[in-house]
Amino acid sequence: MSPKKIPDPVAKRLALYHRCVNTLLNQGKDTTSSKELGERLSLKASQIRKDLSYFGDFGKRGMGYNLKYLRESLEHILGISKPWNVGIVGAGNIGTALSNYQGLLKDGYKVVALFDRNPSKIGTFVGTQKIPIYSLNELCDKIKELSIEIGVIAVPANHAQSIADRLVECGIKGIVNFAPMKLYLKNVILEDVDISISFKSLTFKIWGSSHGKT
Amino acid sequence: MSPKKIPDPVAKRLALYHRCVNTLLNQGKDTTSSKELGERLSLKASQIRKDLSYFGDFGKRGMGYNLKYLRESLEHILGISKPWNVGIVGAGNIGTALSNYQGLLKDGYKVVALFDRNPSKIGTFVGTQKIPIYSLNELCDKIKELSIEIGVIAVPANHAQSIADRLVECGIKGIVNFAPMKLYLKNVILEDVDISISFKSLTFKIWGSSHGKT
DNA sequence: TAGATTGTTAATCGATTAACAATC
DNA sequence: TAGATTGTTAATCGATTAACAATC
Repeated sequence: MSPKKIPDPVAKRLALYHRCVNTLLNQGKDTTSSKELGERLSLKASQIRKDLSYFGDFGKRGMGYNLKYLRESLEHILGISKPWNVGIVGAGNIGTALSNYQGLLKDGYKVVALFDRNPSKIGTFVGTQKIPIYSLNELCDKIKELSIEIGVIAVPANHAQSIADRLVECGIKGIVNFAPMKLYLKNVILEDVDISISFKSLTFKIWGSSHGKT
Repeated sequence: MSPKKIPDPVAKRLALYHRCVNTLLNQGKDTTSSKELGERLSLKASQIRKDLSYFGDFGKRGMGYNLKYLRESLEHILGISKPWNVGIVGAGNIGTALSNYQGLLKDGYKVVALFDRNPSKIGTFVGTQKIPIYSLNELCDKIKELSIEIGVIAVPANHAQSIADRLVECGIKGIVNFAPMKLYLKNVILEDVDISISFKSLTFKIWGSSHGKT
């Protein structure tokens, strides 16, 4: 559907720009430049201009970018000019931590349901928002009833694929996968948050910086 | 120190190979090939061979790779042939969830301490491992005493930079940052786990697939 | 031997960066 | 106007992939 294919690194950077623009606005500023954004994010100014130019002309030559307009534009591009309802599968450590995470709510991601297979958890509520925990049997019903568009997988690795399949069957639009497991899926957008990969990548670099081959 | 600079994507993929090799071993297999690994990970076989060739010759022509030897080799490369002690700063939702996370322990990352500034939490213990929560004042002392080499930042964004600075002062070797905040650091390896960026990247793609410019 | 699969080089591809005319 | 900074093109850079000789 998209006219040009946007490279994945661009998508990630757009989210960084959005955060940075918010910070600058909170500091009371009105405008910024690709130079300033680049310095704050350790990126080249030309990269920021190029990334933005995929989507339109948001700046004024000689003047830079109006921050409020840039924020609004980025929110349209990132799809967060509307709120998104989120359902989390797995009410364990990670699932419950996420359902209390303020960072998501701030950007308009609203966790409206958790799902778990443990009968002792079903029917209880999590966190200050009192988010209900439902049975996995209710997955499709609640996804439809509560207009859940994003599913979060926070179950053990060995259950992740079957849960993902069920989410897709229920018509979910996107999945954020926290399970340390590669998922094979069609007709859905997938984003992995892989904590154990991040730790291994970290120790790889620590190791390499002190144990270089001779 | 390293003889060749290893591209960052290679580091991430090495961790994926390690996980995949473990899965194959658990299935009772003895050998694999770059073809099989590629199919399982949706990567080209030649990329896997190229990645591994940065570090040595682990296979046999015509035969493929011995899984046990490949796992051992990958663990040496990734630095997880030894255990790592981890300290988590911030005993909130994310910090406590991480300290209970089995996925890390399995790879030899052992959370030995949490740090928090909330006096009512200090002196208490978290999870089945009974991990102690210390005062932030004890940060450097405990890092040395407990041989903590990896610090995890699980505090609000506005405190992340100062905590990171203190971790570096205490001589930490690597930092995994969960705060939604760009950190400016020297003399330390940094890895970001940015949950809110992942969500925004997801909705960007959902949005783009249904709202392509006309 | 014939078939399979590696390690490695060379070709391709895509992303980043520099440069600059346009223009506020 | 002169200075600043954009949007965009062209050049550069680096990563991925294909191809293939080596060899089990």
